Amino acid sequence: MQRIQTGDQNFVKKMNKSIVFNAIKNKGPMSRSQISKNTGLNKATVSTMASELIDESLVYEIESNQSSGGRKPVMLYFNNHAGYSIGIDLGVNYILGVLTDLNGTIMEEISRPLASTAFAEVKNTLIFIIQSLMTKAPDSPYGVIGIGIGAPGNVDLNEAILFAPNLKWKQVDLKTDIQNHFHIPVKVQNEANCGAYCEHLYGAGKSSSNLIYISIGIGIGAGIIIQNNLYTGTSGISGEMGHFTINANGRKCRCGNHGCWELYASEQALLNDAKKQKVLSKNDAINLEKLVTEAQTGNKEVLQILHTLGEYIGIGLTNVINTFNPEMVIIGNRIAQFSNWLENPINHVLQDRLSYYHKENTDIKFSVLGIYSSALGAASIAISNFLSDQKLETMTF
Amino acid sequence: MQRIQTGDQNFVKKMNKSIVFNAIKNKGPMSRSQISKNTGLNKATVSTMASELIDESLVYEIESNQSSGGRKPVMLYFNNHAGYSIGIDLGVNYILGVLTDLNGTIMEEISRPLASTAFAEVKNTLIFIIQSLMTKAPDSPYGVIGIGIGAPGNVDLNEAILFAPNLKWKQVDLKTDIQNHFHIPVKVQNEANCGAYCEHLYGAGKSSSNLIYISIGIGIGAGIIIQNNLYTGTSGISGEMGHFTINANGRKCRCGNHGCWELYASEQALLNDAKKQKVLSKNDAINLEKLVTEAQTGNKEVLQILHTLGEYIGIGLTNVINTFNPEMVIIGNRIAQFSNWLENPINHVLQDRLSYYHKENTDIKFSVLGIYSSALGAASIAISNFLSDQKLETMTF
DNA sequence: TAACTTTGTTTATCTTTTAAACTAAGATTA
DNA sequence: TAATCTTAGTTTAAAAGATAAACAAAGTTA
Repeated sequence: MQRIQTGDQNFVKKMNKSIVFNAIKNKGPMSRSQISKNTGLNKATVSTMASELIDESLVYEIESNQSSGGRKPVMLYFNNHAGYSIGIDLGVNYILGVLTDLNGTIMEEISRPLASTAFAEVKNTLIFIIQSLMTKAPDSPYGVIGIGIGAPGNVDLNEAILFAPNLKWKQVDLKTDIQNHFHIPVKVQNEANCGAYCEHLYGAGKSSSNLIYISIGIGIGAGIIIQNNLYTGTSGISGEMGHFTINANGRKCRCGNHGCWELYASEQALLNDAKKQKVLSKNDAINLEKLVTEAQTGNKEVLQILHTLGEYIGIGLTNVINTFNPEMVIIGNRIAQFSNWLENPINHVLQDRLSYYHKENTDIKFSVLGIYSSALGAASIAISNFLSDQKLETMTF
Repeated sequence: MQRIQTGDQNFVKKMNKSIVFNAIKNKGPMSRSQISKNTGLNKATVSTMASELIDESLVYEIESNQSSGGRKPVMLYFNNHAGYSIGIDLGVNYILGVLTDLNGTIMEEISRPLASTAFAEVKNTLIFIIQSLMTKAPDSPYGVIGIGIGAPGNVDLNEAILFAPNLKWKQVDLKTDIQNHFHIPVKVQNEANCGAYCEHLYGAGKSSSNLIYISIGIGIGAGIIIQNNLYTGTSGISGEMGHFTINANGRKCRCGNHGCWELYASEQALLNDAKKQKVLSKNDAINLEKLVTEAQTGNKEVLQILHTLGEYIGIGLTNVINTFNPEMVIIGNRIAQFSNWLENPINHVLQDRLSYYHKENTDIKFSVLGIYSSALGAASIAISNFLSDQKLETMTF
């Protein structure tokens, strides 16, 4: 049976300590006096919390040399080197791992191609990457505080991978495996959720409390941030926006549905179109990099299929916006490298199809974190989990 | 500047008081001792809170006559007659008003047809209905604690009606008008949001913390309950699922978009189809009531168009489910009276088009509150607002 | 140098929770 | 019927923590 949180002195203290900590972390450096004025907490309370946080190595102090007409304040800094986090982007043909400090600054990165998606091979590569990153982590009070993994598939509430079509995995409990190997907390999340979390914390969506991150790769997935929290659905599998029906009588998708958005607006759709339209000379293999260079040199056929792709992306975005009325929609993953050519057709479609109020109030952005979205998001989920364990943050997913 | 909530003794007390109150309200009647065991609060704390709540007339006690081997417990009851709430369903050609107790039990109802949707006429009828209900409210400690209004249109964060197409209203601040007239708190919400809130509190979705209520009337709107809270979007206009594109190249909707769901799956779509197919003899006016009786007598053409309607509803529901992974989807408003004939085609489409995990985990239900959803939901929003003012509940919309 | 400012700590007070003791009241049993 | 056991609810004393006010520290300004 789950006990609810009741109000007692201990709870009050945890609450105020987390207020002080978050003030320092998010708006710091700040003096005790400033924190008191800013949060409404008494100076004495702030002092108590600050010295505890200093004892715990989560905060350190440096005397300021700027006086404003009285005693100089002592500035409190978040100790972003109190520990380190590891984030993994589990791609389909690669694994990217990053080591970050507690502010999400990338310290090291390792990438390895994946020859096969067989679980054993993936797991070995994964362990190798994590191991390498761990040895590169500098000495610190808390060491490596956790591992976050962004997976290309459905992740359930226990963080088992339910179904990852492109890896051909079903019911894989990667979390437990990795946790048993390294004996530190492991968080597994869907790749789009990682991206959303990342953009919300460090990227284009920093200022936004309701945002939708649309990850367009082989397929389309979405991460949903509602009131500053990641929403993952009742069983953890929300955000399957790639399987929006945008053509009720369209062709069948492997998911069972017909006319899914991702059949028209994904990387896969782009590659199929390119193949069908024979936009490249015969002996060129078609891949994204090639299409980028062709677009840059002004290949008309390529520009045409990008235009169509943008229109279809726009059609799906109207659905997203009408549904969520988000502050912001961020388009990420590999398709983001075509932003120059997609922006116009997307905006045209939105101008055409959205109601006045939505047009006025919704920002459409492309990811600014590029290929790091997923790995960095995974690392930051591990950080949130750590801070949540320290009762300094609340993580609700 | 908005002060954040810090932890102090007063906050702790409010918190524990609300825990005791909600235990009594939602799981009551309960004795002090049971509450203590259930919540983890000390018996002494429960006693303190209980006597305050009794002083405030929100709770009363009745001695039990059942002993379980010792002193008989005194049962604490929520005083659902401590005050009354008024809920309004602002239809397009009618206004329905209800007077409820604090448990959402309907005590009185008044309905009036609307000859025109001109603001002055609507306002007068509204005031008449509210006035009549107020005089019918029994004497009570808090009197009529507020008025909730469910409106058929977009409501912004200040609860002004931005746009109500079927009323032909734009930028109407009904809230302030009514509040100035009656001098008690007025809450205005979109009709689908009211329905969602109502189903969540009293109806089919009582047990569910993530649910989507789909209101199918002339158009289609949706109310979104996420983690037991109503989510209304950044500007208050989320849930416009009626304008989902389900046919990218479909015909134009008045919203600007093409192939919107509500063009295929609403009451309007049903009526249009019926007209086009000439399912009724020439001199019969086509309306919903007539179609219900025809369906009951087994009119094949009517059954056919209902089948098609159901399939289109199902297509939109796959979008909703893929997006939100809700525990439950509730279909409400006037279309719910066709549930007998819609259930099968909807389920067929979902079986066909949803992935295994969604099929297993999503409940599809029809509203059990029928024509009262919106008015009752509005009343309950007013109640939540009252309890929130008393610091006994938190309302986050 | 004196007066004023700003920062941060110490102290005494206040509120509230809680465990433990106690009162109340009924059931069971010898 | 009296003694014992159970359960419910209140009282009391102790402990925790926030806060205002007093105080100490360390600077600026005139």
